Amino acid sequence: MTARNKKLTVADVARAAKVSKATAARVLGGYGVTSERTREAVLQAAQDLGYRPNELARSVSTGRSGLIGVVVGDIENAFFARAVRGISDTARAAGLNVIISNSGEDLAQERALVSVLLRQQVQGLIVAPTDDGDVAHLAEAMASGTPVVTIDRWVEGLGADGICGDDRAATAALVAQMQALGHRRIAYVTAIRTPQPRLQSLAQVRIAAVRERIAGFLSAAPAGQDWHERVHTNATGAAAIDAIVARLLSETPGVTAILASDSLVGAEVFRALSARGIALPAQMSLVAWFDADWSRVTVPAVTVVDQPTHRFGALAAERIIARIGGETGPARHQRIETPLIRRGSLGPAPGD
Amino acid sequence: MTARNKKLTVADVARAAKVSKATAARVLGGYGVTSERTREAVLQAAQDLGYRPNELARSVSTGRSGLIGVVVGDIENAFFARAVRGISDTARAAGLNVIISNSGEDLAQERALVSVLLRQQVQGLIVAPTDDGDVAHLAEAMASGTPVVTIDRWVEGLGADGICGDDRAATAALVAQMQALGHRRIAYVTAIRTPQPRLQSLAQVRIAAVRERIAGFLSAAPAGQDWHERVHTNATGAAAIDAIVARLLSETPGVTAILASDSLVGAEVFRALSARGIALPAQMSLVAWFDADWSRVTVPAVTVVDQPTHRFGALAAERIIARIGGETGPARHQRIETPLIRRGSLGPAPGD
DNA sequence: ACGCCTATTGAGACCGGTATCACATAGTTT
DNA sequence: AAACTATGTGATACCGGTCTCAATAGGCGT
Repeated sequence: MTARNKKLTVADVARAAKVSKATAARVLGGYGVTSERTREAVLQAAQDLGYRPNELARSVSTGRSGLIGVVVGDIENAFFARAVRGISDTARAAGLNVIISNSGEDLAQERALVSVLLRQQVQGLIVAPTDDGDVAHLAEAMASGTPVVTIDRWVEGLGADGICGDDRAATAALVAQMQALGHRRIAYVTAIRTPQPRLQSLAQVRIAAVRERIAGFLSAAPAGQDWHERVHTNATGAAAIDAIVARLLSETPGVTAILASDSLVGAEVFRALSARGIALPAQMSLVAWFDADWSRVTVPAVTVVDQPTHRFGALAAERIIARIGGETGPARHQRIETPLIRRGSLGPAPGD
Repeated sequence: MTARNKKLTVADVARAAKVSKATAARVLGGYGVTSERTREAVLQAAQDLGYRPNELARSVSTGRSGLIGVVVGDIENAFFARAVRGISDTARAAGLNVIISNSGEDLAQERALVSVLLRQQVQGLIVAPTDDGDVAHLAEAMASGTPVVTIDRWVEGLGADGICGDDRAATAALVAQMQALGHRRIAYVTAIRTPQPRLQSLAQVRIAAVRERIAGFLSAAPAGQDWHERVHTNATGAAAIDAIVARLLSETPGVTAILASDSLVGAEVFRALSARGIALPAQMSLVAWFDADWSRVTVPAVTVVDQPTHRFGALAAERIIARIGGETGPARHQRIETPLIRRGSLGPAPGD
């Protein structure tokens, strides 16, 4: 019980219990066999001294750190926060600790973080890769024996398991549903950065999930139409999004519905629309990705594509645990359904 | 460059560079002196083999893990997510890694997590203690030489630095301001769990920050009045909050303003009010703690007590870094201003 | 009482690094 | 030329655990 200022070791406990270091270690480490008598003596001594095992030393000795590394775009974003929660709930239950880091959706940063985590001897990595065209660092991790699971974003050919939404199909279905409601001009707004304010080519989108969504969006275009110019990029921050909304509203014929590629964009679009007095859904429909807190509070509430990211996280953790446990076999691509949660912001197109 | 499947050690690099293990370690560890020639040879060999230092082994050898542990109520809560972001931004910049864990505001869980983190040899702990009356585990950590910083919640007598809001004063000032707007009956709604639906005694509130806020609230009561019964507890989940709002609305004379003790409560209160068609601020004023995303999106936008938790986090990390660096001296209690962000939801009391 | 088997224990190598110390080599000093 | 001093390097103990292996002790059959 007594808290000592010096770090206690098995040797100290052994001395106090009058047994050898090996025996004390067996009791304290929970391996090997000991008699009940010595077991109790050692535990008592450990208790009295306030012994606390050094997990690091144990790790270096066993080669198992009990750590998994997580790299997400931004924990502050509820999307990732919920996923991280899912990961750590599941990991913790399996006795694994989690080191979390933010890439800020920056490739160089992501590379650096992966490197740091590998040096920390993480036994597995869960990553939301910011650029699925450049995953050499992840491939290297896998090659050196550290399993990788991608979350939210599937990377073809990497060989890592992936837990993702069914982005392309869900988006295509969503757009079809909107078309059935009479929407002919739908805009897609995303934070993806491009030189121009509109998307030139799908290849500009390096985040797999967003590219899949946009691909689904583009695929819903009627024969002969090209919807690339309906994809508005660089939607980062209130000012930029305000400008995009202003631009959309001034188009002729007008846009009747907006898809917001994530919940941050969605919130700002909603704000810009209500600031301009646009009535939802009478004048404009809005659908956003991710069921963030704010989308249920607004009037009207906002229709969202529900991404159950806590589940994403839990499943990603399960995958990494399985791989750490030695599971082999081809990379598994788990697509999680992202159902539409229909709320007031989606209605028939005006005049339809 | 070549990724090997076996773990490489300094000994492997040494062999390849044809120097002793000691010399290779000097170069790779960046300590001691070596000639430029051997230095380059070693680095070249390390590069060729794809050597990656084992940070764990280094830690056990140096006694410095480069890890700090964080225990918060719930990372999924934007309040903590932002704080965690502040912590990791600052820690990372100082070369420290961060292990994050969720207590779920459960004391037993918090104790268990602190124990796990100490075993992981974290060099410091940043904790939002869930019960400031029972911090023996934190005291023990400090006694054994691991500095502790509390975040959001100050614990008197623990001896740990604390980064907190100026909860009591800010609340008292806020209530005074509301009284000046004519509000005579103000309700306080909190998720704190108590046997009764109203607060019996301040001592029931074990989370320091909330207790301070409620203390500020109670202190604003006019002489002779006791506001304990105006503090509604157990506001966890939509149903409970709906019931509380229903109860508030049926009181005579009616409540004219509500204080929501955190942003989750605030969002649900807002929802319950708009579901009942209560006009803000004409019929009811609302103020919530924390400037969450949703509070800027609603109509009217919600007045909030702005808790700059990213700064809380950054400052907490700075404190822990200073303590790790050997700073001594008495515990510092840093009170961060939590200014009111005045938005549409706060107006004069009806009929005032 | 003797031999065999098994339960328990201790000695010591090892994990992958750091850090101390002694020694060798080369360059200065007198 | 002998003595002296940097400078660079290797040998080796050590960090706090795990784990293998051999030695000891007690129990049981005959």
